[in-house]
Amino acid sequence: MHDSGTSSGDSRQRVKVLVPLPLGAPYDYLVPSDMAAGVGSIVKVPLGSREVIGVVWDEGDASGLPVEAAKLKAVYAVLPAIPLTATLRRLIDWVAAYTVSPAGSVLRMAISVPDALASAPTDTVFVAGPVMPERVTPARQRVLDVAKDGVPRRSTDLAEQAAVSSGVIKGLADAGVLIGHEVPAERSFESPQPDFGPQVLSPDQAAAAADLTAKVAARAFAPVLLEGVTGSGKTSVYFEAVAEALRGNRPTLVLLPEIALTAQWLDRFAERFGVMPAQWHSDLSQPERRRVWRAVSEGRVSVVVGARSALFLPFHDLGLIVVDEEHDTSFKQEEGVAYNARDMAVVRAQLEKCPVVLVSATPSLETVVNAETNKFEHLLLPERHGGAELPTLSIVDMRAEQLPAGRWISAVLEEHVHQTIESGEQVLLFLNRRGYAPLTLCRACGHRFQCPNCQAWLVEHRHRARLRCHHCDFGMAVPEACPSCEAVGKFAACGPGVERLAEEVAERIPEARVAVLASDTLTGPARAAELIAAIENHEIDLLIGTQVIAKGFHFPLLTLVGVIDADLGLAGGDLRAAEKTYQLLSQVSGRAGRERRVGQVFLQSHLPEHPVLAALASGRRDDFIRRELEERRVHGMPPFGRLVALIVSSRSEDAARQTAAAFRRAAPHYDQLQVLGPAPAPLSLLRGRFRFRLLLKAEKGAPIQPVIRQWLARVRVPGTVRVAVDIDPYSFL
DNA sequence: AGCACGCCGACT
DNA sequence: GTCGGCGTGCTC
Repeated sequence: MHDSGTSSGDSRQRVKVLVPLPLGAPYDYLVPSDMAAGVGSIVKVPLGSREVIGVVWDEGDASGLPVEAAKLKAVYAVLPAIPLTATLRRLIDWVAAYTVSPAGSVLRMAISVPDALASAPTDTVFVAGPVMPERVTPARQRVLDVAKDGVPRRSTDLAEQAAVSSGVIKGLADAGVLIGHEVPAERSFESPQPDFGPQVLSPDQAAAAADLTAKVAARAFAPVLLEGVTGSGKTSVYFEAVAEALRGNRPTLVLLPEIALTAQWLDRFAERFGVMPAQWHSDLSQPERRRVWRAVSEGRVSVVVGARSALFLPFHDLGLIVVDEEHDTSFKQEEGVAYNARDMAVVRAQLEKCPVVLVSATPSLETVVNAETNKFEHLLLPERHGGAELPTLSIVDMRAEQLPAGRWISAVLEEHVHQTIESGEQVLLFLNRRGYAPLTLCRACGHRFQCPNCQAWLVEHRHRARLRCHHCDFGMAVPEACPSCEAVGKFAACGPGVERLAEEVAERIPEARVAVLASDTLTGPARAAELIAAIENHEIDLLIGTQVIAKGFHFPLLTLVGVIDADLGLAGGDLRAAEKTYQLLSQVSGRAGRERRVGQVFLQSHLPEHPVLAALASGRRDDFIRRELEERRVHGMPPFGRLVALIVSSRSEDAARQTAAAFRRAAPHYDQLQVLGPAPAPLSLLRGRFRFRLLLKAEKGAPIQPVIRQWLARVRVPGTVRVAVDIDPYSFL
């Protein structure tokens, strides 16, 4: 070959390869002349002493000094996978630049399925060979009976048909009785049918749907806010846009919060389109992830519904993005690359040149402002579909209730609970606190159980007799005696959690059949589906739940909602406390009385005059939004100003404090921005790390990323200290 | 993120 | 005397 020599005139092509590691820029590699490694190709390259997967990013050396030729290594192989599109690569670059994160870290989120790239997946199928087993047990005999027809079967199918465990199959295979063959495995995804189950739309819905379908057909970037109260039929409206994308043969991405709990959403999808969509979320098994990822990359999936990480799936020619419950804070990732999938979905739509629909009954203030300034088109569904009325809402002033210790259900709420159950309807009691009690203390000496790794109390979970930290995975058995004074039987539970509320319900409302729904009792989609079915079949009268039940569920018999502590989210110095509480309570209230029954909501509060509660009670959401926006405007807070949080953390409190102080000294000085802090972060000890926080506040248009990058470069950070940048921080915890 | 290189405690 | 702890730094 003409360039096979090792002279300095090596003509092998040089390419940039981005590897999924926290490296800011792609590395240069040589491409052997007999290898075709086009831009976007997924390649295997040497890195240090190991071998990693990377993506060919760009051909030229755009910037900086070229790496000396002697350092270059050669690409090992191009993997048999579809190259990443230019659009996805630009999205990754964009997110990296915006979040001030290494591009490689963002790439990692996009190709978090190494197996999908390494090789085409195969199944092992088994047939009976000529050898007979030495011992023929009844189980083995059943397997041989099934296998004697010579049809190759997968291990799981064989085990199921022979009614044996997979261990029996493995034993027979190991003994050489069953012979395995590798065959390509690609269970394909069924295609949703755009005209499978058309729905009757109200005139308002039809108008909004027509607007959206026109945008999908136009194949251009178009950001839309679809707003409507719970029950107004937003899902049916955007399903029409999905149908249009299907007709145009372009895939749709639907982002939902808390995907594991959307059984009802999936059912609605199946009713409308005939089949289930592909799903993407953190609970997927590795093989399932691989299957979805490959199918998306090969264009064999037309609708994916997923949690925020689905944003980085390798779609080609995306036709539509929907972000349902766009205000939901679970779209914001805090760990690692801190990004908001809702905002990045708009960026992706812009790059893909497709519409993006943000859907909510209580849009975030950011989105409200974007709609008002015509950055987003605003589609409003004014009423509940099918003539259902909004629930009536009353505030119970708990200051006047004088409840005895250990009780949280007011007399008026209890009275309505009895009546509702009596009349064959269902009740939801909402309390956004998992476990039995948020604080346990010793009445003898005052000892409080605290997490050793976090600045937080341990929460008692009585059904498992454990104390657990809700911020890290620490847990301990509830001890017999107080660890401090050794008194026995002196523990006192302070405050209510859902488990404790269930106790009160059992005592006060003994006629109710009760289910507790919290993220730790809904262990997996199967358990969730089971509970939902029980509720739908009216095997349950009273639900006790945390915020996991606030969203998306629809139970026709549910007519009464009681919010046990409406003030819970309002304490603390969180910028968005009022907004988040309003959204949560209004979502929860929306669970009451859909279809023909009028719902009733009781909000128990010690702060009934608080603007959030006043707005909820009066139903004047606009007043609340005006007031909240004005507040934010005056203080230059989002969405009118920008915030960046710098979290400096270390196992050594001193090291963290000193580094934070160094950042303060090196803080940028510009007119349009100010630096606040450092202060101990609200969780000053989290997972064994001491945390200090600095906040940078800037004017809306300020180019903060270069400022942050320069700031980071000015401070020498010891290896034991980590600095995390959070652009547009959401949680202040 | 790995993995290698480099300085201080309990063992064949 | 060594094996090995993980702190620090580099990977085209």
